[in-house]
Amino acid sequence: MTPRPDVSAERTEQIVEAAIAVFSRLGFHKARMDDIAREAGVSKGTLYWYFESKDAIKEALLQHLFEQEVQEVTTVLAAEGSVSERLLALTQQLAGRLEEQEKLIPIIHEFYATATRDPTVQRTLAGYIRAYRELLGAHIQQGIERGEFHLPDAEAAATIIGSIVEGLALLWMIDPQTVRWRDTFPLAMQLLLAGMRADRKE
Amino acid sequence: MTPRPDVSAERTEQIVEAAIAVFSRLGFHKARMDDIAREAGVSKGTLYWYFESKDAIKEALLQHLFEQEVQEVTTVLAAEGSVSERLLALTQQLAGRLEEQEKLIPIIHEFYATATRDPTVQRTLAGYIRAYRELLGAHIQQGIERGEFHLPDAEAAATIIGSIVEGLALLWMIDPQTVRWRDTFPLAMQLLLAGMRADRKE
DNA sequence: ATAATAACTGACTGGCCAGTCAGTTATTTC
DNA sequence: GAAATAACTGACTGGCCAGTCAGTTATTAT
Repeated sequence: MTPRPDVSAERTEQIVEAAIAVFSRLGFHKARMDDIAREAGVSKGTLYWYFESKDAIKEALLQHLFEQEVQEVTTVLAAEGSVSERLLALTQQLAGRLEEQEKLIPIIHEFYATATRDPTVQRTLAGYIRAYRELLGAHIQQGIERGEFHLPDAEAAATIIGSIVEGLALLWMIDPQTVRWRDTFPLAMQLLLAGMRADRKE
Repeated sequence: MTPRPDVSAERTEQIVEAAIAVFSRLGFHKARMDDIAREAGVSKGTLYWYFESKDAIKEALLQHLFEQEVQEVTTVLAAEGSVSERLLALTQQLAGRLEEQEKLIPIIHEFYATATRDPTVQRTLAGYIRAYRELLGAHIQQGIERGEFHLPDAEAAATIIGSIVEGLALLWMIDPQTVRWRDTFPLAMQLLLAGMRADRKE
């Protein structure tokens, strides 16, 4: 039936990877479809065979970026030990990933900047934030029930951890010269965990 | 000499304010010079009388955004009381401002997303980060010397506080529905301060 | 071989908009 | 009121580029 072997999965992947390289180099606006085509080693027409539009490529890219994210975090948090230990392990894992994903961070922040104006992007990103918070929140809740933490609200604490991760990545993106997240991130988690153990409010 | 009274200060201000409104509504890319002109109640030609280009308006806007920032923070931190108390007061102040600056946040994040590619923006933003960190760091250092905190690195702690502020604002921008920064932000500062008091490392 | 067609190509087009500039207006000075 | 000119206007243009489409190629089935 098919006059050629089905390469759509590979092509799609190939185009998204090319888009990552080009968007990372030039940003969404300056990146032309021809740039992505050249980077992917195909013609512009081929891009439009697999994707409706430039925006459609961006959407696929957004999915691609967060695809494994929650899964990986779930794995790390499923380990043995106290909740504190698992959260510190998460810190290590995130710190390691930040480095290897250096090129993705500017792209991710272009999506963040877009969220207020693009409902699709907004929904997708909000979905990840919520999934992340629930996941972390469940573990912290366990820590509260075990008497490891003393906190009024597990999900608020989860949001705080997420804020530190995102906030540090942001500051580092803007000023990589002086923001030393490799030291700062573990320190942040240590201080926060100490506070979560010590807190007697409520 | 001047055949008309000098209105350049007012006009410049007026144009920057219009640019804030338009950029906030449409984002940098969709916002046309004609939109800004209409919003400011002048013609497009007038924009180019006062500014070289669209980018020049963006630069002026960036300055405008952070103009009072460091000054206000300095004032709050100059108050009486323990360092913890002053930092909690800062939390209050920032929380209040976040609300009134709701429209500015997406613009600020467009600048953040730009920083990696635009050296001018990068330098400006990095400058503010550094000023902020030094300011906060000096106070935290004072707290360490007074025995109020037990910390290896005052500036790292300052970076952490900055991360929480920026990270929470980011999460809230993306998902205002579920991120309740009004509760979360004070909790974050309480936990962090508790950790800074308790920590015995080094 | 031939038919059928999925996959692919790249020159072209239409819309958009930053920036220009020849012309106009308002105000001051003498 | 005339000269001088800063301030302002808005129709126009040139470059850019997302998206199109008529044509080409590769592969399979018969």
